[in-house]
Amino acid sequence: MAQADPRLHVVVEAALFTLVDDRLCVALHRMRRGLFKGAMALIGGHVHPDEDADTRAAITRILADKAGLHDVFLEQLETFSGKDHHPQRWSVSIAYYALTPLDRLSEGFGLEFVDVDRLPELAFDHQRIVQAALGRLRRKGAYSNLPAMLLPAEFTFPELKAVYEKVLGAPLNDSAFRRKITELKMVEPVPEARSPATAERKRPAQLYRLADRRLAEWDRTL
Amino acid sequence: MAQADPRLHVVVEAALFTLVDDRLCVALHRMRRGLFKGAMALIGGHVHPDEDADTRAAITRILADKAGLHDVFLEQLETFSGKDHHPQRWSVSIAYYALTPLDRLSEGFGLEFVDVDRLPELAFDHQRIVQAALGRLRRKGAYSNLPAMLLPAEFTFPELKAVYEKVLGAPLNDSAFRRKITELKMVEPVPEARSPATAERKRPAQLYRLADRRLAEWDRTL
DNA sequence: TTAATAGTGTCTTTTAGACACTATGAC
DNA sequence: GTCATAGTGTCTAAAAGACACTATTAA
Repeated sequence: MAQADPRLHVVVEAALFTLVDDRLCVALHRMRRGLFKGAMALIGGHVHPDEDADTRAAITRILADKAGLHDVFLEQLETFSGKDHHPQRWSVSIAYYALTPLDRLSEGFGLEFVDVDRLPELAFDHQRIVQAALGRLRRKGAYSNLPAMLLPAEFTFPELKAVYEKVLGAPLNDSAFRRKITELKMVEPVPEARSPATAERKRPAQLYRLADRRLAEWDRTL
Repeated sequence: MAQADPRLHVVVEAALFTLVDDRLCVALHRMRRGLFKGAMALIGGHVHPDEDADTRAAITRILADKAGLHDVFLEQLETFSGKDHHPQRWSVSIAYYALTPLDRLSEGFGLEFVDVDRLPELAFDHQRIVQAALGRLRRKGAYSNLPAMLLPAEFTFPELKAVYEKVLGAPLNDSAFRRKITELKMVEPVPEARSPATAERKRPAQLYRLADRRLAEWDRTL
């Protein structure tokens, strides 16, 4: 049986997004060594063939190890490939994107959450990967419940609308939005008519949760 | 610098679709050796790091070598990975899908074009790849000019409608379809009001070509 | 002239947007 | 009570579907 080509390096990487104070942010860490020492980079690592069933399992393991995350929304984005910046080396990077509410993240993993509108130079081709992930998020967000993956399990209608506006980058009509979400049965009210633990909110609102925590897509835009 | 893991095999594969007598078909070849000897498989091969700039270049080279195709519509689909059927081996398969009109294909490459509704058992996980490619084609076909990539450069409106119906799997309303295509400026008439070299056609029709040969997407369904 | 498909016009239904209005709770 | 935001109702505009109708050409 043929040996694998030793010049081909296989890595998995994830653009992990969350909302910090209404800003869409991506998780980055600072490289401590190598060609890109000092630059910021996406979360990533190598596949462990005897431990990981597939690349999805590999990036799941890495997200747990490097960000402390479990059961996060995760979807394959695209595979980037070609000569990387190391001489004589050619790599295949299977990129994923992940969405999580801020309240599921914990400190101590050395990650920075950087506003996607204020990204510094990134290591490798991570700039490209982040842009591709943002494009996917914005496009798919228009006809799915994807933006809701950035919210905690329970949320109000105004919060849902705000996250859609953030992701889509455009204001939405309030009553049309409610109508659409309702018709699509995207959410269901939390039974005991809970109102939120208000902060600067002027008035409590009904809490909802996703009717189905999984990704749902529709054939029309919201 | 770390060596690449010798258990990881990297391959590129393509589900190449075309229309044969109004049936959507995928290009398959029969395996002549190996674990799946005798089974049918997608077009694919290995990456040549010193020859291929990236995996897209690799599959482009392979499509030229194994199907005689150049400048075909090609898009990355998804990467499939995990233990393949060989003991001790774990592979990463970067899958693409390609669309071509039949008239650009030539004989002599040992390919069979098999109706996607009558697929035999396939080698490896190629069944899964074909299904994923079909799903992509059908979904994306609903809001893009993707189905037109299956037609020759010049085509009539009825032909365009037929290929959309084939891809989407549902009949379309004639006047609404024309209206939509026209509004979107998807096509432009071929200047000298050419009518087609009729075969069993009862009446000639205006020829059109894509306004832009590249993939175009819209934010609403057709 | 007839058969058959190409292509148009128009009415109806559905969907989306605008926006005024009512409701509720903090203060 | 007032203010601010939550949430509803209703009118209008735009898009999609249905379908009858006209146009053109081969035979």
